[in-house]
Amino acid sequence: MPELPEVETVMRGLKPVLEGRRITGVSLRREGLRFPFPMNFAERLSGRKVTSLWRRAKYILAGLDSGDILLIHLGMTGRFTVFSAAGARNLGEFYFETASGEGGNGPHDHVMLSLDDGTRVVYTDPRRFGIMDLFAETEAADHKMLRGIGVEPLGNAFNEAYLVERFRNKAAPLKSALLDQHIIAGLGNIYVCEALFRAGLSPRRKAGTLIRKKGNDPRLPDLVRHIRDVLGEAIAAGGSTLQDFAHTDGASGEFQQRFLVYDREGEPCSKCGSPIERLVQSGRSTFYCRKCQS
DNA sequence: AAGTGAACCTGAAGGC
DNA sequence: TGCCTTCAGGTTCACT
Repeated sequence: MPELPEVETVMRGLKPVLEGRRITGVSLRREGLRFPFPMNFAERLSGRKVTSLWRRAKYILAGLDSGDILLIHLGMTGRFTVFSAAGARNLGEFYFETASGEGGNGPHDHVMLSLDDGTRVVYTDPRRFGIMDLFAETEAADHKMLRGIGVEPLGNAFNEAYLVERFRNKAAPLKSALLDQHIIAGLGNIYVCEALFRAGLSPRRKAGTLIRKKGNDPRLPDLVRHIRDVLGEAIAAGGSTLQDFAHTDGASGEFQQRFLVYDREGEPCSKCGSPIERLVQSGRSTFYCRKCQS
């Protein structure tokens, strides 16, 4: 589920819950998720204060007063639920109000954190593709999952010049190149499809064909802009959902209703009316308009 | 070296 | 109702 906008939304929701709070208890319901939990995971978290929370790519990172960093990836189905005196609320794949009390008792509730204000934060992940790791701050730059990761698409380092550098001579299709976290960090299947549609670029086009000696493809700056726009709009939609916690579900709150191509196979293209098509690239579904994207 | 496909899991949805 | 197949927002690993 979670691409950059969803992870950002979850991180923003957790931030006021966790920052400045001390972890008073840790309960692990299994040995690990996609990977085993690190050595002495619960012990190293217990008693620590969370000093800051931020996002990098699709990772949520929590700085602790021990000098360690807690790294979290939501995989496909990871989500957090916060149980406080005010009631439960979910942050992540689904946003809904829950009536039940304590939480942490579901079959897929794998990690529970108790905080010094009585709040309980529960991590739920049916498919267990999520990741949690803990390592010293000084090792962050060399961490296997953070090293070599690409630019943040909403940051200044992501621009036309950067794509020129990374796409030159690249034989992979645009779809695959944009999904590559070592090039751009945080894009996923939905937003790549949406950005390519907005930019009028075929997902099958080889990335390197946008780069030419005499003038690059004029759609290259469009692609940069559309990637930024679609992510920004999705964050804005997720954020608005986060505020009232009353919505049902969604890729990022209500943004899914604004997909122009994703999961719309057979429906008429919003620009030209011809049917949206689906194809498989590197094992992932791609949705696009054959007529509008080239 | 770069690019593709299988593998990791569970659950939801659709066909029969 | 139930069984079976297919597919899912991600990443890593093993091959060509």
